[in-house]
Order: sequence, then C-alpha cells, then structure tokens
Amino acid sequence: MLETPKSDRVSRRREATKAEILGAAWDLVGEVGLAGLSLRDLAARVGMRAPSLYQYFDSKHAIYDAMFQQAAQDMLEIRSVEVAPATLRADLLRAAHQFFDLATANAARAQLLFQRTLPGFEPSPAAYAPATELINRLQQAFINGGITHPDALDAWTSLLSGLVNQQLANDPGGDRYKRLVDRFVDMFLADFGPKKKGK
Amino acid sequence: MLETPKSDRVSRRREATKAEILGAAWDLVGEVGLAGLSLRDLAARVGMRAPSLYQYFDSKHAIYDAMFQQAAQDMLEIRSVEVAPATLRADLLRAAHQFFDLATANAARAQLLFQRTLPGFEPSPAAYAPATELINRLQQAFINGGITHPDALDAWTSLLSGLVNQQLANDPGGDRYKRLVDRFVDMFLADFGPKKKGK
DNA sequence: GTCTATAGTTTGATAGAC
DNA sequence: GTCTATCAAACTATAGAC
Repeated sequence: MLETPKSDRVSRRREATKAEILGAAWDLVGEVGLAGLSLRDLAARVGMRAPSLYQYFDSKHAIYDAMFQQAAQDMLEIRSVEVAPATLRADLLRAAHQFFDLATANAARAQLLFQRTLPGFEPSPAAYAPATELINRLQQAFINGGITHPDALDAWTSLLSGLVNQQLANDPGGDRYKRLVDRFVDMFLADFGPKKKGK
Repeated sequence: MLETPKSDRVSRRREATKAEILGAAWDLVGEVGLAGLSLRDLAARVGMRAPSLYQYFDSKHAIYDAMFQQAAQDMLEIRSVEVAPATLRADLLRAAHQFFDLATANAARAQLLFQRTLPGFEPSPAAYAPATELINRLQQAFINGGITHPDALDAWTSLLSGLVNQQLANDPGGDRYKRLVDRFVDMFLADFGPKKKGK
C-alpha cells in the first residue's frame, strides 16, 4: 500500500498483461512444442509485435522461467498429499492420480518440468522453489504415514514418472498407463509401506 | 556381389564416411544437446563444409533418422532377454541392468529414443523397426518365463523408463536410481511373476 | 506502451565451379 | 566428392519514433 493508487492500477494492469502473455504461450507450445515457441508468434497471439514483449519479459528464457514457475505451482496445488496412517492407501491413490492426471494433461508442461530438453535453459531458484516445496511436503507426508525408508521418495517419483512418460510417449490422450496407477501404488505400498510386524 | 569391384569399394568408402558422420553427430549432440545439432558444426567436426553432408544424407532429419535407427539397434543388442522359468529373477535382473546402463549412458540417445521432443521429427518405419523387434522379443521372453499378465509389458517398461528418466534428470552420471533397479525388479516379480499355486 | 525498422546471427538447403 | 558462394528464412534482441 505504499504505492500510489495510480501506480497500483498500472502495475495491476501490467501483471494482467503478463498473465495473458503466459496464457498464450501455453496455448502456443501446446501446438508447436515447447522448443518451437517463437516470440513473433507469441506476440501475434496477444495482438502485439514481438518487441513489445520485452516490456514484460527480459528475454525468451525469462518467459520459459515464468512458465516453469507456473507449472511447478500447478503441481503444488495438489495439496491433498496429506497422508494419515489410517487412510494411507486411499491417500496415496488420490495423490498418485492427481499427479498423473495433472502431469499428463499437458505434454509441454511435463517436458518443461521433468525433462532437461531446452537448450541452455535452467530454471531460476525462484521458479524452482515450488518444486522443492512439493518434494518437502511429500517427504513429510510419507513420514506422517509411516513410510520411512530413505529410498521411498525416489521410488515413488520414479514409479509415477515412468507411467507419466510412457503415457505421453506411447499413448497420448489415452489411458493405457493410467490404468496401471492403482497397481503401482499397491506395488509401492507392498515394498515401502509400514510393516505390520516388527522386523 | 552383382556390383563391380570398383563400385563396391566406392560404396564401402561411402558407408564408412556415413558412419564417421554419425559418430561425429553423436559426439556433438552429447555436448550441445539433441536439438542443438547444426549441420555446419557437424561438418566441421568431420573436416567438411556443410553442403558436403548432403552427399551422404538427404536432410538433417535423415541424419536424426539414422541416429534413431542406430540407437534402437544398440538397445536391441541386449540379446540377453532370454528368460527361463528356472532363472527368471536372475534373467530379469540382468536384462534390467543392461537396459538401464545402456539407456542412461547417453542422455541424447535416451531423448531421441524415448521422448518425442524434436520438433517435426518422426522416425521412419525402417528406423523404428529395431525398437519393435525389441518389444517383441521382450514379450516372447515374458511368455517363456511364465509372465502372462497382459499389462506386464507396459508395467515393465514403465518401471525401467521411470528409473532411467529420474536418473538422467536428477542425478546424471550418478547411481542414485540405479541402486533401485533390483528392488523394482522384485516389485515387478511380486506382482506379475508366475504364481506358485493355481488361482 | 506499442510501434517500425533493423541489426546481427544462425539455420537448412541449393547451384555450380573445380 | 568437396568446395565457394549464396539464398531464403527464421530467430532474438535493440534503437528510437510516436
């Protein structure tokens, strides 16, 4: 509230335009692929010329960076990683399906988040922060649920990442690998779940 | 043997040059990324100028296509997917490790084979043939080993693909996910392995 | 705040000399 | 079979008018 009303309105308008640009960028990479994004086409899609984009983003990489942060934030919205021992299996099933559905809903987003395929692009620490937060939450959730094996987190992410990747690569838009999610969660629980009896 | 000796020697020389170009291409994409390959740089690496490459490949995509075929053929060299019921676990462990090691040894190769990330590139049927052959062999091996569940093949490839992807993305050059291969094979066997007792 | 104009590169690919 | 020369096009990014 230290800003004057006018500059506040201006900055709000500016944020709205940035959001509009990012929205158009997501549409565009959905059509031409993540690496196929060009500033000319992006500008045209929001009714601008390419140079005008530089009023909102310092570079093309800055746009990718903002997209990365949005994508990581989207994944973080899965706040239902709350896990209780009494409902462990149901909680993990819900979390797994939410992650799988979100990750496979947008191939470009999955490529940006989970693969290092853009030449020269590295997400900034700020953009990466939500991803770290997601891992932390998942780790805490596992502890709460009684899953304590040090490799549990890596195993969980590998299981889901494998299904997501195969779904996107071999059956985009289908459900050939989605049908395996439940089974993989049970495989995970059988190996990493809390043991009924002591060792 | 229908060719004259001279044309045979010429064509042999030609094949050798093509192989040399492909070798340089693998080196190059290992440094600049799969999408970063440029014909100028590639030509320079074999002591040519860019236009000369067109004597050996019709286009840049043709080079990618030949690389894809080589990569798929490399994977097919894992002929130790022979599986017998008596040695099922050991056979699968060996096959899993061979696949994992080969797939993670070259990030660009993994990207070319397992991800659809090159804008506009689709492997030709000829280049794809070894990949299909590999799947067929794996399927036959599973049947021989008593693994008959219709989802077993998808589950197996998902498990391995997840580990490979995470290894390449989060710990390139390390062994953080390689250490999970044995465990994943056992998880797979516990769920999809032949049952001791009839149903 | 958006534009025109353009710089400066890089790219894949072709024509034609040698 | 390799070259020089070059095309035509794309790209990111900047300068400066309005």
